[in-house]
Amino acid sequence: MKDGPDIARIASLIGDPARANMLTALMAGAALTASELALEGGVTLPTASSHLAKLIEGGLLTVTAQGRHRYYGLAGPQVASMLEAIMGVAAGVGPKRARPGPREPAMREARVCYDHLAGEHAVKMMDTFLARDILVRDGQEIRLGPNGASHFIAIGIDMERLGPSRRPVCRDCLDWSVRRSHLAGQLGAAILDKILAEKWARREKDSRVVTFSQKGRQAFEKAFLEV
Amino acid sequence: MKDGPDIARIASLIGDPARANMLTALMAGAALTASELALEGGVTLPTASSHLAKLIEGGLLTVTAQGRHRYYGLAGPQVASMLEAIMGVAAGVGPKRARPGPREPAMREARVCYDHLAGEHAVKMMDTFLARDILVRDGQEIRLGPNGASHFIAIGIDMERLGPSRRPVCRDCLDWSVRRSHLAGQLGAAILDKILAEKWARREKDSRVVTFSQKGRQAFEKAFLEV
DNA sequence: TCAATGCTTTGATGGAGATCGAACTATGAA
DNA sequence: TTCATAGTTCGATCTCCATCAAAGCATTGA
Repeated sequence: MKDGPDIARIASLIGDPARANMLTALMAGAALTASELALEGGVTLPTASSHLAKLIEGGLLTVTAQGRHRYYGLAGPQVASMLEAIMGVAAGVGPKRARPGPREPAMREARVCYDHLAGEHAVKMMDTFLARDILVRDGQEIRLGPNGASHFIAIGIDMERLGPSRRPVCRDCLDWSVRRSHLAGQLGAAILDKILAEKWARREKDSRVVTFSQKGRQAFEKAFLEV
Repeated sequence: MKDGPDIARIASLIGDPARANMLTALMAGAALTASELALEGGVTLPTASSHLAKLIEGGLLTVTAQGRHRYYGLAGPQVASMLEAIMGVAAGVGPKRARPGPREPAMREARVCYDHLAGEHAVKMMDTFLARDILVRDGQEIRLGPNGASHFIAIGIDMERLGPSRRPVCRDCLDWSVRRSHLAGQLGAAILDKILAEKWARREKDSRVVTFSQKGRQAFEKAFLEV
């Protein structure tokens, strides 16, 4: 007994429906205010405030105060990865494969995961990068391959801005819908930025779903899948 | 709201201390009886029985009845991976990096994770395999590399027995202590079997810790790290 | 200084669920 | 059959914690 880390502590934090909904909302990547999260969690402000305090105490969330607003966000990519892993199990062993839910198909195809792209498109992209040695695995780490940097520059990713930071440039994240890895980290975030900036796709309002336009999808495939 | 899988449901299952201890105990790989799990969880038999019923209902555990014994085990490698992921976050953001605990250093070095080896040694081994193209990544999947099969046969792993099964031969699992991947799947299990069969290392009683002997460690390094 | 907005704290309430003793069922052994 | 062991079910208790209304701070703007 008492082996390893205190898993019950953090699991019970996620185990409350209101908190789980808040965390799920934050998977969309944007930091949200307490009022917004109260709405997501389906509780009143005082209740939400109490939940948020616990999530911070538990190390799952961080706050940044800006004037009279306080923005809450996931404490880091590690937390996001863990949440996706739990989603994977929940989706797999769920209560008899219940109704897939209206938005689920779209979510499987493309969605925002914290700050990068997830879903089938993202997994295919990751596969391509690895197959072409644009990215290479080094244990759990992922690094730029031999011709990686030049490739991303050619596509129009500003590699200069992925400067020195504690956050790794590349990182993988387990996809709950497809159960395969997709690209996270600074580069993953930059690619999502690019896709949205070029208007190849747009984010659905109040959702993590990402919808590609006809032309946008072609441009995306040309840039990232047909290398 | 109500996006994606029901994460709160399964997180709350893990969130109870008694259940969390049971699950952690099952990470050692062996299926245990209800009485043994009651002991692990620190509760009486009736309480444990109720917990176990919930864990099965939730899809995290499976039972196999044998005479008057009922053996409980993790529902699959997916569940084991998820638990390790949670441990990762719990270890990282834990309450002020509390006392590391007596057994923790040994756990970091080498331990059993469900049915394969985890810890620093396992991570180094995985790195070597990938660096030498004995194993190769293909997205989230891991496959045998060009000279992979022959290499394992030379070492003495019976590749024939890793026959057709729904379970993948190779799989990666995120290590909570080192936060890097190690090898799971049928091959990971076979390698652990080999290590124990050759008596290069032995399992500590009532623990997940794996201790290498002086000579065993050399043999292990020769076989798996100096390829 | 006053009012308005955003959020936290306090206190009271209620409900869910963890717990155990005791009774019950099932398997195996004598 | 009878006893013993393994496990589940039932019922009662009790504790924890999620919840919200109301009051308290803090920041912004007039």
